[in-house]
Amino acid sequence: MAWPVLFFCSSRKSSEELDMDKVTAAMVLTSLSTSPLVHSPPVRPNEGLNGSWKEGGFVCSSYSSSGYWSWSAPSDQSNPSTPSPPLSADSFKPFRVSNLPDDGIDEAEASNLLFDEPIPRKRKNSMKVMFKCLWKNCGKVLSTSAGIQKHVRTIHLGRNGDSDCSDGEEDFYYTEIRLNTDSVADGLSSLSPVSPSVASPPPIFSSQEAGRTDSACAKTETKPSTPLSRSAPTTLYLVHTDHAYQATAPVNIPRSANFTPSDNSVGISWQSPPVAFTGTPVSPMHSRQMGFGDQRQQAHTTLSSPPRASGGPRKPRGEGKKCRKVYGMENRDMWCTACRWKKACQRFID
DNA sequence: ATTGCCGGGCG
DNA sequence: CGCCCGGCAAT
Repeated sequence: MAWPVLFFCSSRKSSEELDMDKVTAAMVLTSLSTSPLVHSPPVRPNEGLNGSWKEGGFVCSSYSSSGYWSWSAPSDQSNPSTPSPPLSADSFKPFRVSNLPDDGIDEAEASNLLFDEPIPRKRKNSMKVMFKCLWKNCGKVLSTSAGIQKHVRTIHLGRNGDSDCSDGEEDFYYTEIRLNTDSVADGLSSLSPVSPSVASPPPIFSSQEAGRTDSACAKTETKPSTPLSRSAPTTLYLVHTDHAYQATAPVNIPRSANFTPSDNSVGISWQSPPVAFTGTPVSPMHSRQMGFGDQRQQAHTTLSSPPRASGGPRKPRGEGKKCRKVYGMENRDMWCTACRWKKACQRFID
């Protein structure tokens, strides 16, 4: 049960980068999760931890031992995940697909081909109306309301894909966006999935009504929307907000105000403390902030049976920068003596 | 693989 | 003691 929480929180990190590659990302995402059952995480948890920020456009590549960081742009724009071709969808029977004129249909619609939506011919005018899925971390954009409805229904609400009928619930989870000309990216970036109003559930009752009048099928059963599906996004949003809150603050920012790229970890700081979730009574950072004496005691109280018969609990491994890190091997003579002697650093004490 | 540093050795 | 390093543990 903790999983959804973790999963969503961690995946949130990608929301920024998504801006850039959103279209492709969304595509991949959707194609990955075509199976209604598996809502596989779009982003692996922890990815941000070791991650180089490929998607973002820059890779923080190397920290030379001489002490500076170099940044390099990823030469390959290729998406990490292979743009999986037109879906391996087996659960959907491609009926009615045939009569689609395939020409100017852009990528975002490729997946749409799978669904039977008769895509209204795109007008080459300046205005283009797209429909964007508001589901957290999805951001899929389709060109038809029906398409987006279907998307929401199948992917997010877990409804069965082949029923054309919508009970209207999908409407809450997508919105309509207008684009000037063909700059899809523009429209997307202006509408970031993590809207400033984070705390609020998906913006309901927005402009979508225009789009969904059609529904060839009368809403037979005005299903009292399943409590689950109805509540799902809301909870997610809440959770996410919560988490962001508690995470932003206490993360390990070394007392030294030194800027270091690693400490900064670009706003993804929340994922660092596994502590908050493991239920470990003492977080590492707390222990680091105590004097050593206290620390020892703490460790004692924490572990009822310290497995160490010999010696003390090895010091929690100071996490600040140490002479070695700072000056580098080649400047060894600038290290503090302790460091030179491979003892606990005295200059950068934790 | 790298890094922090304990334990211990040598002069 | 000052100095150094083997080797372990954490990362």
